Amino acid sequence: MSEEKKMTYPAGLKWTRQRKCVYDILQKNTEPLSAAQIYQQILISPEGSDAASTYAVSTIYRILATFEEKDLVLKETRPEDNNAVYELNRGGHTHYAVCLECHKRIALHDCPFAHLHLNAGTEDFTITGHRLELYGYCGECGRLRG
Amino acid sequence: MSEEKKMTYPAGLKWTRQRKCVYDILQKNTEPLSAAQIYQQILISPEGSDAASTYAVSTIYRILATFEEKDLVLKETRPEDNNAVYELNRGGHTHYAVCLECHKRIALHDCPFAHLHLNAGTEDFTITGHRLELYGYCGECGRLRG
DNA sequence: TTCTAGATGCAAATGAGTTGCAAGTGCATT
DNA sequence: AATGCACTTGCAACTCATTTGCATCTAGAA
Repeated sequence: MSEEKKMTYPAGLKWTRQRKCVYDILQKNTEPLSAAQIYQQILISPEGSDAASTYAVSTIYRILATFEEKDLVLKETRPEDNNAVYELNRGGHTHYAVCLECHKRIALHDCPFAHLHLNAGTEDFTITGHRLELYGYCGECGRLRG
Repeated sequence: MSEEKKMTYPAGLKWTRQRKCVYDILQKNTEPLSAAQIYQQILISPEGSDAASTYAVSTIYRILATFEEKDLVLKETRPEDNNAVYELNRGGHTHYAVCLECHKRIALHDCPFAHLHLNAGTEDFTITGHRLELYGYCGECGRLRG
């Protein structure tokens, strides 16, 4: 098995077993994960079930905070449930259409702002990023509602 | 003084002193407020300093939950600080430009989607609302950063 | 005025996230 | 390969927003 995946991580960060583990899990998952979900995945992963492998939840939080500070991961809070979720910063951004009924999240693969010029009102403001979510009903739930 | 402001509230809701108080505070404030902020404002308000007026924090939360359910208020969670804030549902929506440095929120008075046609990717999806926030640096903070 | 479903106050519980500290461990250096 | 130490981790106790159970109260219909 190819344990050798080269990954560029910032200098000054020790690449510990725990950090690698969290990083791998974030890499495997395309959906953003909560700290608790990451913790769960660690426990069932081959790495996690290693004999001497106990992981503290607080460690997960600290690792995620560190990663966020180094811009390795993006932290976001969802309006509908107020716990934070994390995903690998893969450059580029994705927006989601969120179903109000089943909470399914549909990724939008093109950003509506790609061709739109934005200016933030009257005051001067330098835009560096944005967050967009569409709310509504997905096909299935929409049909159920008639 | 004109205590007589007609307000349309949903049937089946008792218009209690506490609910009126929360409603008034939300009405006075243009910015979204956290439950704690609302609680503070109650304590210093003329209504709140009434002799027999003690308010429980849990009541605030319950009132806000009820209001949200009746679509009287909108609840939202800000990515930068992890407590929920509430604002009166005044119809129409506002977007914000959020400064990453000082966390100031600048309201955008026109919605970029007013003239934009949105379709949520390949799957069928009925859009009923959206949330947009721009991130960047306000004039002052931008200047400090050079 | 009376009655009652629904609302409130209180205090205790929950649950995500944080922190202090002692023990452990990458990794640069020898 | 062995050493040293600054950075990490595990643990347990803590914080703080929000929720809940229950006894009491009250708005609004009758």
